[in-house]
Amino acid sequence: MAATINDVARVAGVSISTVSYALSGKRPIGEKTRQRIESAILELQYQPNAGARALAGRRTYILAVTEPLRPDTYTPAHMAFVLAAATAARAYDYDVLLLTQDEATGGLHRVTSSRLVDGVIVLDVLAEDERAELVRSLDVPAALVGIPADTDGLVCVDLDFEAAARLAVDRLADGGHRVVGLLGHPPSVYARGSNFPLRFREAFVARAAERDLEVRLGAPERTIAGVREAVAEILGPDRDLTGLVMHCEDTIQMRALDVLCEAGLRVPQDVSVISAASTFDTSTFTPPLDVIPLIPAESCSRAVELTIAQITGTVDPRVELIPPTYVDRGSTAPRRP
Amino acid sequence: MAATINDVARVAGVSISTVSYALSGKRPIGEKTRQRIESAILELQYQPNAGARALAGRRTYILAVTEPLRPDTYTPAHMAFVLAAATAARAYDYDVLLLTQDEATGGLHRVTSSRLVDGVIVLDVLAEDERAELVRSLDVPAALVGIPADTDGLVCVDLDFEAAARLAVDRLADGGHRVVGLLGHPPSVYARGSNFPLRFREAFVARAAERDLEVRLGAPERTIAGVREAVAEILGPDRDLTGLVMHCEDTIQMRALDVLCEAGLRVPQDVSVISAASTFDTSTFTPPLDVIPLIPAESCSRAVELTIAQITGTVDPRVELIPPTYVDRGSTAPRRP
DNA sequence: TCTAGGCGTCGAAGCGCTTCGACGACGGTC
DNA sequence: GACCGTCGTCGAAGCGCTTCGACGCCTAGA
Repeated sequence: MAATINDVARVAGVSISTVSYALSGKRPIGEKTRQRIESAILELQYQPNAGARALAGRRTYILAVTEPLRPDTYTPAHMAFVLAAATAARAYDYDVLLLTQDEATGGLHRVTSSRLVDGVIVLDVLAEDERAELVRSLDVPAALVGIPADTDGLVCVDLDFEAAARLAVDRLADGGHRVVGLLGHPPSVYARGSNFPLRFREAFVARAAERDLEVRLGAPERTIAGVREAVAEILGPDRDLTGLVMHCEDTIQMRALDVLCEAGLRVPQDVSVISAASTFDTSTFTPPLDVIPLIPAESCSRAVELTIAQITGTVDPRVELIPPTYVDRGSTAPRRP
Repeated sequence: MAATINDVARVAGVSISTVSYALSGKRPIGEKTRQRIESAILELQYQPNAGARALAGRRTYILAVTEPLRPDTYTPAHMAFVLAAATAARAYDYDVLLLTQDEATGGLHRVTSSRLVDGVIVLDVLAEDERAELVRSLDVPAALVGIPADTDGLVCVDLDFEAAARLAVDRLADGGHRVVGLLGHPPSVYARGSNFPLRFREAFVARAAERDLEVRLGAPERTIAGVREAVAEILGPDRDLTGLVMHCEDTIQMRALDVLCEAGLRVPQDVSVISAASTFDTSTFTPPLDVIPLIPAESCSRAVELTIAQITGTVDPRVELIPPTYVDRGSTAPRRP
């Protein structure tokens, strides 16, 4: 059997409560006593029993992470968020319970009302997401990574996709480009009401209008054929497009570069290319791409932080947008006259 | 506050233990009593407190899943296993705690000795894997998905990669092919001692020798250039290779098909191609590929099953190999004379 | 008719921890 | 020198659940 706090107390020659206070630091402990307790813990390899701790302390030190990997979600990107959340949680001594697909709502209900978890991190939020509703009605400490249509009463964190889109457009506009394209996600992603692709696209179009640019939008299927078609369309019959922003999965981006290459267009001499809101490493692409990175660790650690803050106190509902940054890798150039 | 078993007992007009037995089914309960209890539960929206249950019942109904997404692991495939494990666990009313990277061993120790989890699923096992050691010494209910070098005392489940390799070789040999290639993983994967790629490759070479075939091995980098180079090398200066087995990630496989295509080689007329031990869908490739699938749900649900069997009783250490199957999609043909 | 023995229920004893109140021993204050 | 506050420690009361033993009751077998 594993050692209990009782064993520790006996070996150290103190009472149970003293051990508990030594562990939690909630009351001062004498130096000698503390040392005896510490060596008893080491000797016995004591680890507090999680169940007992949860029962008595009303804290499980577990966070639920819900990520409903939907039929056409792109796994690597989404998993990056799950991992980032797990890592961030561990930094606060929290563990992470993974809630998937079918369990996204039912499971949320179950784990919160059975007090299995202290809080919830909601990933991959749709504009209309039942989990947002649920979290609101459950009134459980939670943070959403992503922005639902109705953020009332919720704590949300996300990259500022609108600002990212503007940043990309401005970069091209400042370089003198007049015709710019956005190579986006597959059509099904937009159809689903997935949140950030829409936000990005709208802001892109709006800023391009402000800057007086001509805009071409593409939503390619993932296949090489799909990408070829979308890129051809964006380039236009006269190939007058000189600025391309890609806000899509890495496979599509890589294929798009292949397509540009086979069309004899050089980056950045003929076309300036920017990879936007990407979770992957664009420095290994051929050529390496300028990128406005979407860093899972950033939003997830903030989400974890805010959730734990709710557990230990009170946090006002809010939407926190993380400002985008621009990484220059030489894939953009001023438009040639 | 959430309702407790006490409230249920009061509302139903029975004792606490009766409610508990009604819930667990461990003792017979009268029909009328059961109904009163059930409606009390519904009325109060009662959910047993997880902590109390864990403390009293010595079961948390949580399984740890460790997946140390290493620098160069290929996320989608690995996540498929995590998800499969989570889904399988839920089928047995177990939840899943995600242990990642840095926490793979330390975390395992922590969650088992604090009794946070009832058992452990170990994913992505290396030939020499400290987690295998740990599980052995911790003596905790566990199942490994993958086969470490030393399986002594462990419960392991995996696809029979050796048989899969033989199946692929035999298919080509039976079709009259004399020169066959294996397009494998990037070199770093083999270098790391990752388990199944090595097992597959060795069995492939051995079977090819038995069938008197000439073998060419490739371990391409993921880039299009890397794939191009590896494929060219495998094809040989005379392009006399007619059978190709691919045991690698989907991007590499797709790129290899692109490369064959641009080299003017048709599948299956010029080259027969088999995708081996693949977790992804090869039916959407151009052309669709024959595949010996590696089905995460299969091995994971068996692993979960075996772990839970250990929790509730005893299971003899064992290595269970799942026999491979062959799915014909028309990407192989007899060798043309 | 008497007695096993199964059924249905209850009370009580924990499970291992946190936390509140209490209490003696000090040191500082007026 | 009496008083107060702080420090360091202890005992005990739970937290909400499972499970063991006990105890009527009813049926079946002898």
